[in-house]
Amino acid sequence: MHDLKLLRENIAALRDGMRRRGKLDALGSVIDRAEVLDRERRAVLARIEEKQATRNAASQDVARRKKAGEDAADVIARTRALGDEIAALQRDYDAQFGELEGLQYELPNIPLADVPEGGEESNRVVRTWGEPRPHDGVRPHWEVGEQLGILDLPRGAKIAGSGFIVYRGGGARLVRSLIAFLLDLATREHGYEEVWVPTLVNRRSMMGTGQLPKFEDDAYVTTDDLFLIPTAEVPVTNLYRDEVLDAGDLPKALTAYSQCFRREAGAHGKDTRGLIRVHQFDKVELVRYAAPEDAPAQLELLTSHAEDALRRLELPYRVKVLAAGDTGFASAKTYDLEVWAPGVNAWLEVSSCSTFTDFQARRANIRYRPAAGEKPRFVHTLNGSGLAFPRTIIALLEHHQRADGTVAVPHALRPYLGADTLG
RNA sequence: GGAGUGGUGGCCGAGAGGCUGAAGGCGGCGGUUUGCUAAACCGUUAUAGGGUUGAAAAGCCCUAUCGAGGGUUCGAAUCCCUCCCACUCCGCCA
Repeated sequence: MHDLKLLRENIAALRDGMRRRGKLDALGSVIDRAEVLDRERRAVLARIEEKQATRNAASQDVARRKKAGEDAADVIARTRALGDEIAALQRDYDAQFGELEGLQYELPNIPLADVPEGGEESNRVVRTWGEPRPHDGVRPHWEVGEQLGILDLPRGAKIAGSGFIVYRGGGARLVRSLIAFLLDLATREHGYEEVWVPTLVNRRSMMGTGQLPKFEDDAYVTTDDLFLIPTAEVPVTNLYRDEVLDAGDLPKALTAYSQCFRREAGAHGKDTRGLIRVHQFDKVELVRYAAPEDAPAQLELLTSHAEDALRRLELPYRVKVLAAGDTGFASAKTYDLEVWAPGVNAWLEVSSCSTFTDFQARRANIRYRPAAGEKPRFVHTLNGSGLAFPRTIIALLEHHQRADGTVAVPHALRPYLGADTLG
């Protein structure tokens, strides 16, 4: 959500941000309408407040007269009429403000200046690590997974549906090992505080991080109007909703393991085989809160933490900076980490590291006080996966695959798994 | 699920239709005193929005906010309704 002042003071920056996303055609009219609504609404507000001031003065007059034993019937009659006028104006105001608020939720964040313009085709690889293994002879993960008895996709489909995984034996243990390994890495070596959060959150939390109102169809909802989280970003970022942090609390670094749920409505048929795209998956999430001036450096740091996880798993990857048009709705800048999966012959996104500037913080009302006595400012929020499991497991099963179909376990994971080979 | 009690500023806590944006205390900030520290004393200290003066820093005026939303009233922290949250007891259940 943007500051309404942007409409008055720097509408050009807003417009330019939408242009760089390639969305000006679609959203230019939204900006124009919002600007008009904001202006009109302030005019109505001025009239309301003026009448309220008059009413307040009159009410005090009533009090004074009654105390003095005088009659106040005429003032009361006048003030009653005033109350009706205020109520009518208030209805106008509410309608205008409601529409304006709806428009605000339509507008995505403004990309940072160093984000390339254009769509997906303008994404840029900024660095690569490791040697991508050739596709030749490497079998896809669903084949080795089934052969080794660690993946049972048919039974997952039977008990829940397509896109729900059953891991078993060494596969189940691999998931548990990854949870422990990634949380240990984040807490012991990268300085994150580990948190354990609810998997169901309320509507307000989903609004806070930007999943709602625009993307309600992507989420699973319960009959109690609770949402299955699509990522631990939602509960963890909302942890400090409506709070004011001390400057000394920043930067704040939190990590959480959670299961994640996504309906992936409309995504069927495209790159969905095996574990590539599923409805329920595991993820260790990294979340940071930063002072605005520190946020760009914090994004680099956060990204390096996710990269470190891949390096220790000995998985080749590349880092892409997303072009404006491919950057997520609430993000101002995103690095995608893509791991190489030779069996399916593709780079797979395993982590998306983003800075949201104050876009989420404004929605969720998360502030900090720069110094004692100063006014609170919105923090900048950041997050990234460290890492998302199914695709990490794909890469592990494919990149570390041996000719006999067994899989070598990366050194860092061996103590957790208690084995150096799967199969 | 049933019965009850409660939710007030950064924190604690008074207030029970008008003089209450809110006593008092703690904490914070500024100052006085003090060889330093402590203590004492004085002052100050909520958030958001709108308007206005100003180059700006900031000032001034107004409005709203006492868990959230509605209602009653000329006027609501205070009365009524709904919801949320916390606590106590009962019931149920891993």
